[in-house]
Amino acid sequence: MSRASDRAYAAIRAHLLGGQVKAGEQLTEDQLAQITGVSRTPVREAVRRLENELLLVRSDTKRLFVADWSRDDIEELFTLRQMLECHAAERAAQRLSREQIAALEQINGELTAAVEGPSPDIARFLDANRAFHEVIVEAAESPRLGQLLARLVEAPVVLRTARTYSQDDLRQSARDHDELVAAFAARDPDWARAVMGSHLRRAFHTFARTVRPATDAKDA
Amino acid sequence: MSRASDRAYAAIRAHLLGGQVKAGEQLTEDQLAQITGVSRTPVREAVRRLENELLLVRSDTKRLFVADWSRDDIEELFTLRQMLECHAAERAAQRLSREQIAALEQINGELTAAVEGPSPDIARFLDANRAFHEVIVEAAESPRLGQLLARLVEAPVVLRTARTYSQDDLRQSARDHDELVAAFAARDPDWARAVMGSHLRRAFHTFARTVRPATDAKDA
DNA sequence: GCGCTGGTTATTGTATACAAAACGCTCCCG
DNA sequence: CGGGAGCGTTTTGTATACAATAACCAGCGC
Repeated sequence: MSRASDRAYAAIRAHLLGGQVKAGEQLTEDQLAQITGVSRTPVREAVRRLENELLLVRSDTKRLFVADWSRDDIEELFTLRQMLECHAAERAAQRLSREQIAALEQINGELTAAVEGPSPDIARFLDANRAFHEVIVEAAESPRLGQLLARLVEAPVVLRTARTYSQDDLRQSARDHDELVAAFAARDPDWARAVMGSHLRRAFHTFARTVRPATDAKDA
Repeated sequence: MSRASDRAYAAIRAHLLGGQVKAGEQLTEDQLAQITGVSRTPVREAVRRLENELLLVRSDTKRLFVADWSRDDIEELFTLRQMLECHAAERAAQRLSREQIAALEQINGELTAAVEGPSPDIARFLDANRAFHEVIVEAAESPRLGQLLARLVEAPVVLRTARTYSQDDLRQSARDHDELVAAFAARDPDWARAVMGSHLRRAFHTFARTVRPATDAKDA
């Protein structure tokens, strides 16, 4: 894409993920233009993208805010994601090439390596996890499905910063992926769908555990 | 929303729906600025929205084109829509107020009236149909679900211009809606989901019948 | 004739200045 | 003391000029 608006997008996203701003906080285009070092025009483009990905929201009068996710919001998000990603898994089971299945195995090897050992490497885990799911969506051969999912997957990323990951959760995640690969290798769409469903539903509960129960005040 | 970019959005959309442009045709921002009577800045905002709604697409090098839908694309679209809207129907069945159910009955009365008689009023049918589905999505109380669906529903609207509607199809649609209302009144989520599923799947076949089978040349 | 290379034009991307709208504050009136 | 109108300030929206990039075309060498 265009140079400046891309840099703006990446910079703002990093800024949000870096935890330098609170959920619900107001942002202004000028502010972001200063941070990113480009003019307001490309900033506006970037902001549009981030609104689409649900990382930023606008008030009724067009003021810009950092998205603030309640537990209910997160449940909604995971429910939708589950619906779409189960469908993706089902289609992928019928379409994945041998090479893609091998790639999934390799990625999950990486993921497993990241979570084993005394101190799990969270960043490496998240990268591998993302790559794994991306291969599946890719193999589902449904471009619009990919687009819809992209929006839903991006959103909760902001919350990850503050999250704590138990090693049990991480290992269970790796096992889920193993079983998914097995389902794919067996070319069993129903199996793949079922595993993906429980995988994401558990992920929701793991995720929600560290989030305040309702739409409370916004101080962390 | 903002004045100029809204007008631009509406004008461009009307221009697309008016059938004054061919699918696959290239558009330029200057062109659209002239048509809409505003400068390129709000045009770009409007174009972004229309890209999101899948009515416009960009080439790899940022050239702008009118979306061109193959039969496979349409099938994908309806499949996704079915998945999401069945979910909406299920949730709506558990949440619709008496007033909302009454509203659905009223809207479908309107719809039925539009399709009965010697010459069906297609525009009136489409309006009522849209209103009907909107009430359901609204009642599902899942804002993100609404957003995702909005994108999918808009897309094939462009193709409607050239479509021919048989009275049988229209009447069947009205009957589906009747049954949906019955399922809602009975507060039966499974029933609602099932009816919505067959309703949309049939709609796909009705729709696809008039569309070229694959990604062929683009002349109508 | 074919393909490459140069320049020319068309199209999109960015910066900036200005306009419109929303916010918040103060001051006035009841 | 409370509420609301008015006004200055902040923030977003729009127009326009210019920059960068991609498509087009012609001419040249092979």
